Amino acid sequence: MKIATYNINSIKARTGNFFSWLKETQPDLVFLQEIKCETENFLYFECESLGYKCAVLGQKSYNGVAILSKYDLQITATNLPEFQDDPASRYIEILVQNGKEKFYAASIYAPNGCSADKTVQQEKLAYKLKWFDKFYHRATELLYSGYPVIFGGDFNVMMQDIDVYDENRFKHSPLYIKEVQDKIRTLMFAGFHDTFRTLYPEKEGYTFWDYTGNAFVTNSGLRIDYLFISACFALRLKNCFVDKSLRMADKPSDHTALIAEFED
DNA sequence: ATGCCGCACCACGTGCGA
Repeated sequence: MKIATYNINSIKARTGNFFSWLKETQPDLVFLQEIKCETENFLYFECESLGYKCAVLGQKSYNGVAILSKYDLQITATNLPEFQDDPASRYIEILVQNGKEKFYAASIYAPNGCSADKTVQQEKLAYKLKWFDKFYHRATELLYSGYPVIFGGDFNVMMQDIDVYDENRFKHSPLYIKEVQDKIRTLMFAGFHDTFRTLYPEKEGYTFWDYTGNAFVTNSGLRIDYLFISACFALRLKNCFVDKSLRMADKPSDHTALIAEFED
C-alpha cells in the first residue's frame, strides 16, 4: 500500500501535472491540502476516471482539504468535531475499508500562525495552538477506537535544525517555536510516529521550498509535511521518501509530495 | 524592514501564504 500527502496549492492551477503524476505514481491514498476550490467544484470526474473515490472539504479561495482513495470510504468528520465553527477548511477524516481491513485516515492543513501584520500575529498564533489542541483530542479519540490511524498533511511545523535550511531565520517563527513543536511532541507521546523521521533520523527531508529567491535551486527548504501513523501502520512501514518531481514540474506548488509504503 | 513569487477573486489591486 502506497500513501501520499501533497499540499497542491490550488488543484485547478495544477490539473495536468497532478493527474499525470497520479496516473504514474498510483498511490492507494492521497491526502491533499490547499485545494483552493469549493467542495462542489472539485475535479471529481478526473479523479474517478483514474479509479479514485473522493472525500472533499473545500471553500472559496483558500485552504481546503481532500482525500483520494482507491478503497471504499465513508466520511467520518469534516472539520474537527470540537472546532466546527473553524472558518477554514483544514480537516477531513474518513474510515477506509479495504476488504476486511478498516482504518482511519485524515488530511490535515494546520494553520501556519504567521502574519506580516504585527497587530494580528498573536491572534494567529493563538488560533494555531487552539487548532492543534482540538486536533490532539480527535487524534486520541481515533487511537482509542482501536482501528489503525494515518494522518497526512501540512502541519506547518519544523521539529529540528535538520528540518530547516537556516534555523536562525526561524528562531522566533510560529513554524519553529517550542510552544508549537510541543503540540507535535504531545501527538507523538500519545503514540503517533513520524514516518519519515522514524526511518531516517538524520536525513534531510524538505517538502517545501518558497517560490521566492530561488529557494528550490539553492535547496532552501523546510520539512513541514508529514505522515503520522499509529502502531499498526508503524509495524508495516517499508519506506518513506520525498518525491521532488512535482516541485520540479512547470508551474509547481511550493510543496512537493511525501510518500510512504506499507506491507500489504 | 521589505520584497522576493504565485494563488484566487466583489480582479488590473488586494489578501494570503511560510
